[in-house]
Amino acid sequence: MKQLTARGARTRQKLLEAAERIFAELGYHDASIVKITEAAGVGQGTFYLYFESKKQVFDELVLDLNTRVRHAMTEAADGGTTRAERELLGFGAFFRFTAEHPALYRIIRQAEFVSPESLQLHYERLTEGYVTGLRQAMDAGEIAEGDPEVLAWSLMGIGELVGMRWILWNGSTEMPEPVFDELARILVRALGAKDLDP
Amino acid sequence: MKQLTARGARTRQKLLEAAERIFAELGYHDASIVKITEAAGVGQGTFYLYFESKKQVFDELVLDLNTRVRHAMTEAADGGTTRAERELLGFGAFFRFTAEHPALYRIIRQAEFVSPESLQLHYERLTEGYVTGLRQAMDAGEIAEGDPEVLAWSLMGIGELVGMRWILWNGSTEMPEPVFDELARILVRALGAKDLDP
DNA sequence: CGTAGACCTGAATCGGGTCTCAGGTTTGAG
DNA sequence: CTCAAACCTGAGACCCGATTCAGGTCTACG
Repeated sequence: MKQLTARGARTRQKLLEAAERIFAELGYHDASIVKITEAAGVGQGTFYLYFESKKQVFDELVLDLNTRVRHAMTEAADGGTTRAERELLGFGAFFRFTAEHPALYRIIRQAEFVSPESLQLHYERLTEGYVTGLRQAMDAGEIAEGDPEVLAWSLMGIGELVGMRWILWNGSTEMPEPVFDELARILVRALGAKDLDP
Repeated sequence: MKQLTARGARTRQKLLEAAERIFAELGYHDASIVKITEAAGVGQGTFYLYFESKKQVFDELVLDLNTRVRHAMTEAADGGTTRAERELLGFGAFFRFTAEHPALYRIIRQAEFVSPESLQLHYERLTEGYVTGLRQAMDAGEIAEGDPEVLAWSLMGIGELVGMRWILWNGSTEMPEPVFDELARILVRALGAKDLDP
């Protein structure tokens, strides 16, 4: 792959977006190159000008979604003052992202077999963000002391299943308020935080 | 499919076990009928005497694993006195089951696309068990009041990701003690329980 | 020991997948 | 306007999968 002109970059982007749509809709295996290129409105052969293989475009998608969801979460979290509030804002952003990009879940689940490295990378990058914030809050005495890594994975687990249950399965665009409120209470307790507000 | 003789039942069982092994190892799509029948030591055609399709044997496996893991969890939980202790014992059983049957995770993850109904059934059956126990404990004032369903899904999420991180990824046969201890603390807090012991 | 019914077999059918390649089209720098 | 580089195309080459079926083997019971 050489230097891309504006046209080339546009075509590549069209393919990437089509791949996200098709993978999310049909899953990795039923998502054929033919279907992806059709959805992108280009010929079959064009795919291989920009990607080495079906797996490579998949890996790139995982990385892309990972970056985007983390960005959305940290950006939202920045608006909070206490750690608990920041975590809750992060959850809110995660749920919104899930609603807008169900591809995140659907692609990640597939990654278990399609690309275990990508799966691992995704989760590890997500925890990294958590761990530093949690450790600081522990040192500051804001939340309960303990191993921040275990706590981080626990929080991710909560987000993952609650998001699956009330966003993905409901096909809903937002988390029902009573569920989110209950989640806030559970979160504050799990963190061992005094309260949401300082 | 008619009445099975002892021979037939044996062959069917061999196929089911081979399918569990192969699905867990290769994933649904790379697990061909040829590979499953080879692993079971029977001819290709034999498969279709006992199962209608590849998907049907997959669904049966999900159901089977679900029954077994829930049985292991409730049995272990029965040994506890407080709700928190019971939940923790349930987690322990879940991790042991995961270590012995990695197929559980690997097959469930695949189910997202292979058989969404089965995926949903699996998670819903797991929560059912949680919810009744949690509601009772809430009424008894043993744990914090709230919507038991949100709490149940949160707990499942914690188990799922912590199990993935420290059992599956480590290829370990048991949860490291420091991690389990930390998990116990998080759990007690999340439940809003007084303590592990009465 | 004969035989009905259960059990087993693997080649063949049919469908569909990834990736390559020889040749055509578009673009933009000079 | 010219033309080399970049871009695009879709028909195969090649491979592999689920499922069926016509015909063979086993076994329990009368």
